[in-house]
Amino acid sequence: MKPTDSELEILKVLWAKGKATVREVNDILNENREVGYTTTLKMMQLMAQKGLVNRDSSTRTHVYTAAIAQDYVQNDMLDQLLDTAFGGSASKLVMNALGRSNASKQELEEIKALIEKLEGHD
Amino acid sequence: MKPTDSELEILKVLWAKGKATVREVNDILNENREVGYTTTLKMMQLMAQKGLVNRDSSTRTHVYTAAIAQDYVQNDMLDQLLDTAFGGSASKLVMNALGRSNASKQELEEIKALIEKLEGHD
DNA sequence: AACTAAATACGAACTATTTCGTAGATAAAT
DNA sequence: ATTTATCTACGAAATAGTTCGTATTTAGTT
Repeated sequence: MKPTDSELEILKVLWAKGKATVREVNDILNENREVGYTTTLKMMQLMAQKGLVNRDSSTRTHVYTAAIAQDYVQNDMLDQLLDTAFGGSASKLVMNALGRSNASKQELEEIKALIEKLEGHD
Repeated sequence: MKPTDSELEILKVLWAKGKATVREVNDILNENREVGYTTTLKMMQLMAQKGLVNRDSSTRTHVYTAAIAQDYVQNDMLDQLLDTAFGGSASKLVMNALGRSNASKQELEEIKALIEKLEGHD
Protein backbone atom coordinates (compact mmCIF):
# COMPACT_ATOMS: atom_id res chain seq x y z
CA MET A 1 0.00 0.00 0.00
CA LYS A 2 1.64 3.23 -1.12
CA PRO A 3 -0.35 6.37 -0.36
CA THR A 4 0.08 9.33 -2.68
CA ASP A 5 1.21 12.70 -1.40
CA SER A 6 -2.32 13.99 -1.03
CA GLU A 7 -3.43 10.84 0.69
CA LEU A 8 -0.52 11.10 3.06
CA GLU A 9 -1.48 14.65 3.89
CA ILE A 10 -4.86 13.40 5.01
CA LEU A 11 -3.55 10.35 6.82
CA LYS A 12 -1.23 12.64 8.73
CA VAL A 13 -4.21 14.52 10.09
CA LEU A 14 -6.02 11.34 11.01
CA TRP A 15 -2.98 9.91 12.73
CA ALA A 16 -2.63 13.07 14.77
CA LYS A 17 -6.29 13.43 15.72
CA GLY A 18 -7.28 9.79 15.89
CA LYS A 19 -10.55 10.47 14.14
CA ALA A 20 -11.97 13.39 12.24
CA THR A 21 -14.74 14.56 9.94
CA VAL A 22 -14.17 15.79 6.43
CA ARG A 23 -14.75 19.33 7.65
CA GLU A 24 -12.08 19.02 10.30
CA VAL A 25 -9.55 17.53 7.92
CA ASN A 26 -10.30 20.16 5.30
CA ASP A 27 -9.87 22.99 7.82
CA ILE A 28 -6.47 21.68 8.78
CA LEU A 29 -5.37 21.23 5.17
CA ASN A 30 -6.39 24.80 4.50
CA GLU A 31 -3.92 26.06 7.03
CA ASN A 32 -1.26 25.18 4.50
CA ARG A 33 -2.90 25.51 1.12
CA GLU A 34 -6.27 26.21 -0.40
CA VAL A 35 -8.35 23.08 -0.97
CA GLY A 36 -12.04 22.95 -1.74
CA TYR A 37 -14.26 21.09 0.66
CA THR A 38 -15.58 18.71 -1.98
CA THR A 39 -12.04 17.96 -3.06
CA THR A 40 -11.17 16.73 0.38
CA LEU A 41 -14.46 14.89 0.61
CA LYS A 42 -13.79 13.09 -2.67
CA MET A 43 -10.27 12.19 -1.63
CA MET A 44 -11.50 10.68 1.58
CA GLN A 45 -14.24 8.78 -0.20
CA LEU A 46 -11.71 7.30 -2.59
CA MET A 47 -9.41 6.48 0.29
CA ALA A 48 -12.25 4.66 1.99
CA GLN A 49 -12.76 2.62 -1.17
CA LYS A 50 -9.08 1.80 -1.32
CA GLY A 51 -9.11 0.77 2.31
CA LEU A 52 -6.78 3.52 3.46
CA VAL A 53 -9.34 4.89 5.91
CA ASN A 54 -12.37 3.60 7.73
CA ARG A 55 -15.53 5.57 7.97
CA ASP A 56 -18.34 5.47 10.41
CA SER A 57 -21.44 6.51 8.51
CA SER A 58 -23.88 5.84 11.30
CA THR A 59 -24.34 9.56 11.81
CA ARG A 60 -25.07 12.10 9.12
CA THR A 61 -21.63 13.60 9.43
CA HIS A 62 -19.32 10.70 8.76
CA VAL A 63 -16.34 10.13 11.00
CA TYR A 64 -13.09 8.85 9.57
CA THR A 65 -10.11 7.06 11.05
CA ALA A 66 -6.89 5.87 9.45
CA ALA A 67 -7.08 2.24 8.37
CA ILE A 68 -3.34 1.76 8.16
CA ALA A 69 -1.00 2.36 11.05
CA GLN A 70 1.55 5.12 10.87
CA ASP A 71 4.23 2.58 11.75
CA TYR A 72 3.34 0.49 8.79
CA VAL A 73 3.53 3.36 6.35
CA GLN A 74 6.75 4.54 7.92
CA ASN A 75 8.38 1.18 7.41
CA ASP A 76 7.14 0.93 3.91
CA MET A 77 8.30 4.34 2.82
CA LEU A 78 11.59 3.99 4.58
CA ASP A 79 12.24 0.74 2.77
CA GLN A 80 11.48 2.35 -0.49
CA LEU A 81 13.58 5.41 0.15
CA LEU A 82 16.41 3.20 1.23
CA ASP A 83 16.21 1.19 -1.92
CA THR A 84 15.75 4.01 -4.41
CA ALA A 85 17.74 6.96 -3.16
CA PHE A 86 20.22 5.38 -0.77
CA GLY A 87 21.20 2.31 -2.70
CA GLY A 88 20.21 0.12 0.24
CA SER A 89 22.65 1.61 2.72
CA ALA A 90 20.80 2.16 5.96
CA SER A 91 23.83 3.59 7.67
CA LYS A 92 24.13 6.32 5.08
CA LEU A 93 20.52 7.20 5.60
CA VAL A 94 20.94 7.24 9.34
CA MET A 95 23.98 9.45 9.21
CA ASN A 96 22.19 11.83 6.93
CA ALA A 97 19.12 11.97 9.13
CA LEU A 98 21.14 12.45 12.26
CA GLY A 99 23.04 15.28 10.68
CA ARG A 100 19.93 17.31 10.08
CA SER A 101 18.39 16.16 13.29
CA ASN A 102 16.86 18.19 16.05
CA ALA A 103 17.13 15.18 18.32
CA SER A 104 17.38 15.86 22.03
CA LYS A 105 20.15 14.53 24.21
CA GLN A 106 17.81 11.92 25.54
CA GLU A 107 16.84 10.75 22.09
CA LEU A 108 20.48 10.52 21.13
CA GLU A 109 21.05 8.35 24.19
CA GLU A 110 18.24 6.07 23.15
CA ILE A 111 19.72 5.70 19.73
CA LYS A 112 23.10 4.94 21.18
CA ALA A 113 21.55 2.30 23.40
CA LEU A 114 19.93 0.71 20.40
CA ILE A 115 23.23 0.62 18.57
CA GLU A 116 24.89 -1.09 21.46
CA LYS A 117 22.16 -3.64 21.57
CA LEU A 118 22.63 -4.28 17.87
CA GLU A 119 26.36 -4.64 18.28
CA GLY A 120 25.80 -7.24 20.94
CA HIS A 121 23.98 -9.44 18.48
CA ASP A 122 26.83 -9.74 16.03
CA MET B 1 13.27 19.09 -7.62
CA LYS B 2 11.26 15.97 -6.86
CA PRO B 3 11.86 13.11 -9.29
CA THR B 4 9.02 10.68 -9.86
CA ASP B 5 9.44 6.99 -9.18
CA SER B 6 10.32 6.21 -12.77
CA GLU B 7 12.75 9.07 -12.95
CA LEU B 8 14.39 7.86 -9.78
CA GLU B 9 14.75 4.41 -11.24
CA ILE B 10 16.75 5.90 -14.08
CA LEU B 11 18.76 8.26 -11.91
CA LYS B 12 19.71 5.30 -9.78
CA VAL B 13 21.31 3.65 -12.78
CA LEU B 14 23.13 6.81 -13.77
CA TRP B 15 24.42 7.35 -10.26
CA ALA B 16 25.76 3.83 -10.19
CA LYS B 17 27.32 3.84 -13.61
CA GLY B 18 28.35 7.46 -13.87
CA LYS B 19 27.23 7.66 -17.45
CA ALA B 20 25.15 5.47 -19.71
CA THR B 21 23.30 5.25 -22.99
CA VAL B 22 19.59 4.71 -23.29
CA ARG B 23 20.26 1.14 -24.31
CA GLU B 24 22.33 0.45 -21.22
CA VAL B 25 19.78 2.00 -18.92
CA ASN B 26 16.96 0.13 -20.57
CA ASP B 27 18.76 -3.17 -20.26
CA ILE B 28 19.23 -2.66 -16.56
CA LEU B 29 15.63 -1.63 -16.03
CA ASN B 30 14.55 -4.78 -17.81
CA GLU B 31 16.28 -6.91 -15.23
CA ASN B 32 13.44 -5.95 -12.91
CA ARG B 33 10.46 -5.29 -15.12
CA GLU B 34 9.58 -5.14 -18.78
CA VAL B 35 9.99 -1.69 -20.28
CA GLY B 36 10.01 -0.81 -23.96
CA TYR B 37 13.11 0.81 -25.36
CA THR B 38 11.28 3.87 -26.62
CA THR B 39 9.64 4.28 -23.23
CA THR B 40 13.01 4.62 -21.59
CA LEU B 41 14.21 6.85 -24.38
CA LYS B 42 11.25 9.16 -23.96
CA MET B 43 11.69 9.27 -20.21
CA MET B 44 15.31 10.26 -20.56
CA GLN B 45 14.47 12.88 -23.15
CA LEU B 46 11.93 14.42 -20.82
CA MET B 47 14.37 14.25 -17.96
CA ALA B 48 16.91 16.09 -20.07
CA GLN B 49 14.34 18.81 -20.71
CA LYS B 50 13.59 19.07 -17.02
CA GLY B 51 17.26 19.29 -16.24
CA LEU B 52 17.41 16.04 -14.31
CA VAL B 53 20.03 14.59 -16.62
CA ASN B 54 22.65 15.93 -18.99
CA ARG B 55 23.16 14.46 -22.35
CA ASP B 56 26.08 14.45 -24.67
CA SER B 57 24.73 14.32 -28.20
CA SER B 58 28.03 14.73 -29.94
CA THR B 59 27.93 11.10 -31.01
CA ARG B 60 25.05 9.35 -32.69
CA THR B 61 24.37 7.31 -29.60
CA HIS B 62 23.78 9.89 -26.90
CA VAL B 63 25.42 9.54 -23.53
CA TYR B 64 23.62 10.58 -20.39
CA THR B 65 24.76 11.55 -16.90
CA ALA B 66 22.77 12.55 -13.83
CA ALA B 67 22.42 16.30 -13.51
CA ILE B 68 21.51 16.23 -9.84
CA ALA B 69 23.69 14.70 -7.18
CA GLN B 70 22.52 11.67 -5.29
CA ASP B 71 23.24 13.53 -2.04
CA TYR B 72 20.92 16.30 -3.01
CA VAL B 73 18.05 13.99 -3.80
CA GLN B 74 18.69 12.02 -0.65
CA ASN B 75 18.43 15.12 1.50
CA ASP B 76 15.35 16.26 -0.25
CA MET B 77 13.50 13.01 0.01
CA LEU B 78 14.56 12.46 3.56
CA ASP B 79 13.23 15.86 4.52
CA GLN B 80 9.97 15.08 2.90
CA LEU B 81 9.63 11.65 4.43
CA LEU B 82 10.46 13.10 7.81
CA ASP B 83 7.80 15.70 7.47
CA THR B 84 5.03 13.56 6.05
CA ALA B 85 5.33 10.13 7.58
CA PHE B 86 7.38 10.75 10.70
CA GLY B 87 5.83 13.96 11.92
CA GLY B 88 9.23 15.63 11.90
CA SER B 89 10.86 13.29 14.39
CA ALA B 90 14.28 12.41 13.06
CA SER B 91 15.07 10.18 15.99
CA LYS B 92 12.04 8.03 15.28
CA LEU B 93 13.15 7.68 11.72
CA VAL B 94 16.68 6.81 12.76
CA MET B 95 15.55 4.20 15.23
CA ASN B 96 13.33 2.65 12.63
CA ALA B 97 16.06 2.58 10.02
CA LEU B 98 18.57 1.14 12.42
CA GLY B 99 16.19 -1.56 13.43
CA ARG B 100 15.90 -2.91 9.92
CA SER B 101 19.50 -2.20 9.21
CA ASN B 102 22.14 -4.46 7.83
CA ALA B 103 24.78 -2.06 9.09
CA SER B 104 28.17 -3.53 9.85
CA LYS B 105 29.92 -3.15 13.16
CA GLN B 106 32.13 -0.52 11.67
CA GLU B 107 29.21 1.47 10.37
CA LEU B 108 27.56 1.31 13.73
CA GLU B 109 30.73 2.67 15.27
CA GLU B 110 30.72 5.54 12.84
CA ILE B 111 27.18 6.37 13.74
CA LYS B 112 27.98 6.24 17.42
CA ALA B 113 30.88 8.59 16.86
CA LEU B 114 28.60 11.02 15.09
CA ILE B 115 26.16 10.92 17.96
CA GLU B 116 28.87 11.70 20.43
CA LYS B 117 29.99 14.60 18.34
CA LEU B 118 26.44 15.89 18.25
CA GLU B 119 26.11 15.55 21.99
CA GLY B 120 29.23 17.57 22.46
CA HIS B 121 27.71 20.52 20.71
CA ASP B 122 24.75 20.91 23.08
C1' DA C 1 -43.91 25.45 7.43
C1' DA C 2 -40.55 27.80 4.79
C1' DC C 3 -35.77 28.96 4.57
C1' DT C 4 -30.94 28.44 5.23
C1' DA C 5 -26.79 25.83 6.27
C1' DA C 6 -24.11 21.80 5.94
C1' DA C 7 -23.43 17.25 4.56
C1' DT C 8 -22.82 13.31 0.96
C1' DA C 9 -22.82 11.50 -3.83
C1' DC C 10 -21.51 11.65 -8.37
C1' DG C 11 -19.75 12.86 -12.71
C1' DA C 12 -16.67 15.18 -15.34
C1' DA C 13 -12.81 18.11 -16.39
C1' DC C 14 -8.09 18.85 -15.73
C1' DT C 15 -3.23 17.78 -14.88
C1' DA C 16 0.61 14.76 -14.51
C1' DT C 17 2.89 10.60 -15.65
C1' DT C 18 3.87 6.59 -18.32
C1' DT C 19 3.89 3.86 -22.33
C1' DC C 20 4.66 2.90 -26.90
C1' DG C 21 3.97 3.00 -32.15
C1' DT C 22 5.64 5.01 -36.27
C1' DA C 23 8.79 7.63 -39.04
C1' DG C 24 13.16 9.05 -40.43
C1' DA C 25 18.18 8.98 -40.14
C1' DT C 26 22.57 6.71 -39.72
C1' DA C 27 25.64 2.97 -39.22
C1' DA C 28 26.86 -1.84 -39.79
C1' DA C 29 26.59 -6.21 -42.21
C1' DT C 30 25.99 -8.92 -46.28
C1' DA D 1 24.71 -1.28 -53.15
C1' DT D 2 21.12 -3.38 -50.57
C1' DT D 3 19.54 -4.95 -46.57
C1' DT D 4 19.31 -5.06 -41.71
C1' DA D 5 19.94 -3.24 -37.15
C1' DT D 6 20.02 0.62 -34.12
C1' DC D 7 19.35 5.04 -32.98
C1' DT D 8 16.55 9.63 -32.12
C1' DA D 9 12.30 12.41 -32.61
C1' DC D 10 7.65 13.01 -32.12
C1' DG D 11 2.87 12.47 -31.33
C1' DA D 12 -0.66 10.43 -29.16
C1' DA D 13 -3.01 7.00 -26.38
C1' DA D 14 -3.41 5.05 -21.83
C1' DT D 15 -3.26 5.42 -16.90
C1' DA D 16 -3.21 7.67 -12.47
C1' DG D 17 -4.16 11.44 -9.53
C1' DT D 18 -6.48 15.81 -8.32
C1' DT D 19 -9.96 19.24 -8.32
C1' DC D 20 -14.37 20.92 -8.18
C1' DG D 21 -19.33 21.99 -9.78
C1' DT D 22 -23.98 20.50 -9.31
C1' DA D 23 -27.66 17.80 -7.35
C1' DT D 24 -29.77 15.83 -3.49
C1' DT D 25 -30.63 14.94 1.30
C1' DT D 26 -30.92 16.13 6.06
C1' DA D 27 -30.66 19.09 10.03
C1' DG D 28 -31.18 23.30 12.10
C1' DT D 29 -33.43 28.31 12.25
C1' DT D 30 -36.79 31.61 11.93
